Amino acid sequence: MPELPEVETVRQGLAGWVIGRRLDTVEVRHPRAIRRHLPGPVHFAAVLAGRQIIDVRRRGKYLWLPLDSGDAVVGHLGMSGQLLLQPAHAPDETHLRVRFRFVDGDPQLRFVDQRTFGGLAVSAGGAELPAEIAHIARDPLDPDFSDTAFVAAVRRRRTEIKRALLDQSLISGIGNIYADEALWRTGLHGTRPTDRLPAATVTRLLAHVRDVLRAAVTEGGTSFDALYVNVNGESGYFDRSLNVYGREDQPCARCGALIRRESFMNRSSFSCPRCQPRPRAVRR
DNA sequence: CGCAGGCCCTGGTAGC
DNA sequence: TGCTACCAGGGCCTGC
Repeated sequence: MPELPEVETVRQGLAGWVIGRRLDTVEVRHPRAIRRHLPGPVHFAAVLAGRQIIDVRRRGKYLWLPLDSGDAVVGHLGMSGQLLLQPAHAPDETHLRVRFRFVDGDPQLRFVDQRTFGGLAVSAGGAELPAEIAHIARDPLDPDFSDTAFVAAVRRRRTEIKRALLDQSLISGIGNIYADEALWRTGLHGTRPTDRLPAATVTRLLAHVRDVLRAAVTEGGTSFDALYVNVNGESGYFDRSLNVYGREDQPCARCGALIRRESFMNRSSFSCPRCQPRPRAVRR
């Protein structure tokens, strides 16, 4: 599942292949893939034809391609989205949703998405920062991310710490996998109330979030072919470096207790029962 | 306004 | 074998 490290890997992979190139025709193969582009597929293709891509940028799990027109193509990979660079003669993928051709020929850029949770849109005037993602917080790898503001904001919330980590308006880029990994590293159960966490604990958690994201970016960057910008969450480093996610009933790397799986927010959470004790019920 | 929960979507797999 | 049920889960939307 693409979270910040996977999206950053895609960003880096795309940068070397699309920056400076001029779009020719754009083909929308499935309207749901551009459902956030309210003017529709015909407008989407028309406003992009002939434009030059000048950068590839990212905030959290969002990517955008600033154009010479001042607009930008903004995209989210959802759960199964991929941006692939392919020669024109490569057969269409089963779930090909959008195709970008370039005036200089190969490779073309393809948006492929099995489950169509992801999507693309053109953001008018969005080259610097698309208005569509202005509500998304800076991510912890952003040099302008404010640690002190984050720690204060978390402690003002009245919710559970895992919910806060997944709230993209508070901190972006973290999904279910890296939330579980960072909580394990910190020794916190995901249901710990945010307003009862000491500032020093939130600070430690943030440091672990950064560490696990950075490590994953490093490993992700080496496991992908330059021409095939893969965001398949099952591949690459995932299996090797995760300590809790997907490891139900396997021993904790730190203490040997068997990793447990709990249902949380209608999805699975993995944690160590010894390193990450559940909070005692407290009267609030 | 802050927070919780439902919904969208489809391929793979477990179970009968 | 073939069918059904369930699971993966980020972000948007609604309701309290």
